[in-house]
Amino acid sequence: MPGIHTAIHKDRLRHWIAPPIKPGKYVLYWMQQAQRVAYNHALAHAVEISNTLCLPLVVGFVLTSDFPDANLRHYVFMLEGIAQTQSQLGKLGISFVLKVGDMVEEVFKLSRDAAWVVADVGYLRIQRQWRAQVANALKCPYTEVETDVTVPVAAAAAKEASAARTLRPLLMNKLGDYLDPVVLPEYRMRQTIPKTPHLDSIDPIKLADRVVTNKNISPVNYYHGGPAEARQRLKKFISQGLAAYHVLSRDPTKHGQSDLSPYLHFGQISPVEIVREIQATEAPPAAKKAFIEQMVVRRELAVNFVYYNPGYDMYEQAVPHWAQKTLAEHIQDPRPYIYTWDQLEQGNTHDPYWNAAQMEMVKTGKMHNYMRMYWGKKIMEWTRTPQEAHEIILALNNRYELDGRDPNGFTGAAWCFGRHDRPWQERAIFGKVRYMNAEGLKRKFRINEYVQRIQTL
DNA sequence: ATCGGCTCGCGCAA
DNA sequence: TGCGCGAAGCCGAT
Repeated sequence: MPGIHTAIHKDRLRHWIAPPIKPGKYVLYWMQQAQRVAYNHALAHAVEISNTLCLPLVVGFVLTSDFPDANLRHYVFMLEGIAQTQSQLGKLGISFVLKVGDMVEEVFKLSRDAAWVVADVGYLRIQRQWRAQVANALKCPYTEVETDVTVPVAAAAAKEASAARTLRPLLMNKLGDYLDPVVLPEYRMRQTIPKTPHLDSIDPIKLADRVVTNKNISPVNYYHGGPAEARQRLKKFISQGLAAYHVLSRDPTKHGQSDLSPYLHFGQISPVEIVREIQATEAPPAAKKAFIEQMVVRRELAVNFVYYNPGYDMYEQAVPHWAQKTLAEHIQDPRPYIYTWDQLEQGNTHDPYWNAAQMEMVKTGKMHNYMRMYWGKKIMEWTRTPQEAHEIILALNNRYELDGRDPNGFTGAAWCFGRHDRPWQERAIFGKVRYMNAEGLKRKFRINEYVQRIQTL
């Protein structure tokens, strides 16, 4: 960008509206996806612009009451993080403004006297619509900064990847180019702010209770939101879990995962920071490789999917053609078990492993990754049509998982129906789509220990 | 316990 | 145009 010296990789920047710079009173960073201070390329770029223009920086965050499928559980987790981020920004002398209302309208109001607006990047439909509407309404320069992936999605691949194997080499070859540390520049305008708007510190529970429409799903005790919690979990994972990650992470009876996905979902920790921390350890190469496979390859395959497939949440577009065909051919197959939404939601099926997985999600806000595959495959087997199963999987996932409504969730649901996978031996109901059964759980794990652990929650 | 086959489409080499 | 190869699993043969 002419005139703005930046340390941010150009592939992370998208300039919607170029200068000439409009006269204005401040630079606005519209914080939406990357709800953190540390390793936030968008915030760092906003500080660079603010320093260059000699204008103060304002960070604006808009709380909408009706984010699709979000409920009290998600809002409380998110606001626990926002409270920390607000306090961290305050210590840096950066103004933070929280607004409640319609996203586009409030961002537009916040940007009225802005000389420049910076935003982070989100990949879901609603996030892209918000940004497009804001960009159309603005009269000042508008720059988006891609900070919640390691490799920017368009730089990784120019089209939808058919499977992990096509994206993996692209990501791994480029990963090193995008792992520079993100150093927040010294904010030069802090003393020139006439008076820092003194916002009361946020009480996540009270604020969520006041704002949120959908209160029927209660917050969880097992995960609390915030960049500080995220960093603690990362440190603990590195010291206790990483060395055996490649051995234990797939076993639902073990505690072998990093449990960082809720924090990544709300942008409370940066994937770049995580990868740097992991690479800096002395853990066995196989452990690091297995973690990078999840953290970078699988996660950014999901970003690639929702970015390039506009129907990522719709059966007809999310599920590959060969799979739709084979599933349709088996639509009349007898189904030994058919469950209703209520039976599934309550974890009330004949299958104790499935019920345990459902209860893990309901109670803790996070189901073990391996069980997510099994859980989805079984819903497909136990409902009348794959379309209905796909809807139920997404609805339950989005309602109960703290990392619901994430690219990973939409991709995981589509994977159950063959996306990013290949055909297998044809069988009833599933056709050529990959099958999973309880025998596999028993063969691989002491799965009863998982059931017992969930029962004690 | 371990191994190959299952089955289709992608992507590279000719 | 042809062909090698994947891939977060299952199943049957050894």
